Formats: sequence, structure tokens, C-alpha cells
Amino acid sequence: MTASPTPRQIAWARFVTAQAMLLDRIEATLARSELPPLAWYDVLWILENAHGGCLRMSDLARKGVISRSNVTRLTDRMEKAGLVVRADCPEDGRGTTCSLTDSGRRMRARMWLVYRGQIDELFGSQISAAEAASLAQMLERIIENLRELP
Amino acid sequence: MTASPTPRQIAWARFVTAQAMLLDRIEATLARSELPPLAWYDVLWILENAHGGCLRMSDLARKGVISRSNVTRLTDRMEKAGLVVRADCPEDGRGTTCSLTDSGRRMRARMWLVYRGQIDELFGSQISAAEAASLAQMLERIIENLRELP
DNA sequence: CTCCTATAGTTGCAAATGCAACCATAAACC
DNA sequence: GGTTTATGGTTGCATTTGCAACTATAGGAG
Repeated sequence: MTASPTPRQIAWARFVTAQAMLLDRIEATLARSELPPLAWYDVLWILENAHGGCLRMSDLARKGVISRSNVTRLTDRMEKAGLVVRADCPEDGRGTTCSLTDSGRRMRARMWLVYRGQIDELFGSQISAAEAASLAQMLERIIENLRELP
Repeated sequence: MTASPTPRQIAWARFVTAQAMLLDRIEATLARSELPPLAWYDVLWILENAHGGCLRMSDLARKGVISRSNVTRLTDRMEKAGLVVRADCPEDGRGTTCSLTDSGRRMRARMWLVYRGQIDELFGSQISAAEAASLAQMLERIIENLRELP
């Protein structure tokens, strides 16, 4: 930085570093438990929260903040593993739906056990409830703002 | 989640989503400006803050929160682009040092112009100075805690 | 109805990443 | 000194990701 960094810029830098460190740890812990990577968890979780455990590929991409081609490949692998099923969309001839299987639900639950442990231990333990609430609110604003932009 | 998510878990979820969205945007903006990816910026920034603009490969890995093999490849490309130079470490026959070139310094400055604009616009604009300070402190605790763990 | 454009999803190919195996040197041990 | 163990860095290989091109269907304009 040419001028010395502003408080917001410092916060940004830590934001990136902390997340990188946390994700590294969590991925390693999942791998050690012989569970799939976080990317799979995200898909499973998004589907589980969708009506009927079923979503269009593009919705999956938007909610998961990943590219459409990435969703195709991700669900390819997950379908091979029996966690989701894809089918032609009845309402739109171009579309494909992706839905959670029972095995997918069970896998999400198993992963959550480990994932939750890590979140609580590495992240939650370092912030107060009030801080968590304020942080969530802050981030929500940022997310909302991004969704409104072109 | 089987039980409904705690405030800390909600904060975590937004933490991940917000960062993914922000990084997507920033990478896209850098690419549109025909600048290298963020990963290069991080290396340049870390080197610029090091004494003499020079660090050992493993220090680079630790500070940048990336794997050592990744550092090797990253600096391979950056060296080809003339932004850094590697040399055998004088004090340790096994070691390699990586140092910033003038061109590397200039590139970091050019990237920072764009990067800073994005941070301020997408992140800084949504949080108050007090929130930024509290956030930075919170994240610092998390980072410190992670560094102390095995 | 036909043409034109936009959207949904997949795929080929290139670039990036992680992991494990590897070579070289350093440090510890006897 | 000679052997063993740990550390620093790179490389091969498999996996993952992104981008651009492509196919197919939908929706709108004339």
C-alpha cells in the first residue's frame, strides 16, 4: 500500500487471512474424517433448504456462489457418489433439476457433525454472541449490496 | 443443520458467502483491467513488507497461507513475468530466497490502485469505522488462536 | 409462422491446486 | 566421524477450476 492502510483495509486483510486459515483447517479435518470436501457440503446444504430438496442447476450456482460449469462438474461427482440425482426439468425443456437423495441427506448430517465442531471450536470460541450478531449483520449488508449491483 | 443454527454459525455462513462474492468480483475486475490475479498481489505485498523485499520460500508460504508447492509454482510464473527473482539462500544450503524486482514493486502499486478501489467500494462502504476496528480485532484473535494451535 | 436473441446447461481445453514422493542439505545423536 | 532424522524446496500426477465455445430450448418481434 502506498499510503498506510485504513482501518477498513486492515479489516479486509484479516478477513481474507482468517478465512483462508480456517478453511484450510476445516478441509483438513474433513479429509482426516474421510468425508468429502466443503464444496460438497455447500451443495447438500443448499439443496436441503430448498423446497423438496430440489433446485435448478442455475439456482444452485447462484446460491453457492460458484460458476455454472463448476456446478455441472460438482454435481457430476456427487451424482456418481449417489448423493444427488439430476433430471430434466418438467417446466423448462432447457433446464435440469438437481435433487438430494436420502444418502445425500445422511451425508450432510455426518459432515455437519464434524463441520460444526470445527466452526464452534475455531471460530465461535473466539467471538462473543454479541459480536457474532453484529458480524452477521455487517456481512448481510455487504451481501445484499453485492446482490443489488449490476 | 439438524438443530437450528446458532448466531455464531450464522455469522460463519455469511462470512464464507460474503468473501466468496467479494473475491469473485475483485478477481473479475482485476482481469478486466488486464492485471494478474489476487494470488500474485498477495505474494507481492508480503515481499514488499519483508525486510529487503526478500523472503524464504517457506516464510512466503506461511504468511500467504498457501502450500509450499503452490508457492513454488506461483513464484515460477511470477519470475517468468519478471516480478520476482529467486536465488539460493546464502545461510542455508537447502533454502531459496525470493525477492521483489522493481517491476514487481510497480506491478503491486498498479494492482493496488484497482484492488483498493474494490475494497473500499464493496466492503469498506458497508461498514463503519468502528465496525471495521472491532472486526479487525475479532479476526486478529481468531488468527492468533489458529497460529497457536498444533 | 419464422427469425432473432436470450437463457440453461454441458463440454473441451488450459491453467491452477493439492498430495505424495523425491532430492538435497542441515541438525541431532551415538 | 558416521548414521539417523528433520527440514526446505521442487516435481509428477491426479483433481479441480475457469473460460470460451457449443447445443438446445424458450420467448419476443415482425
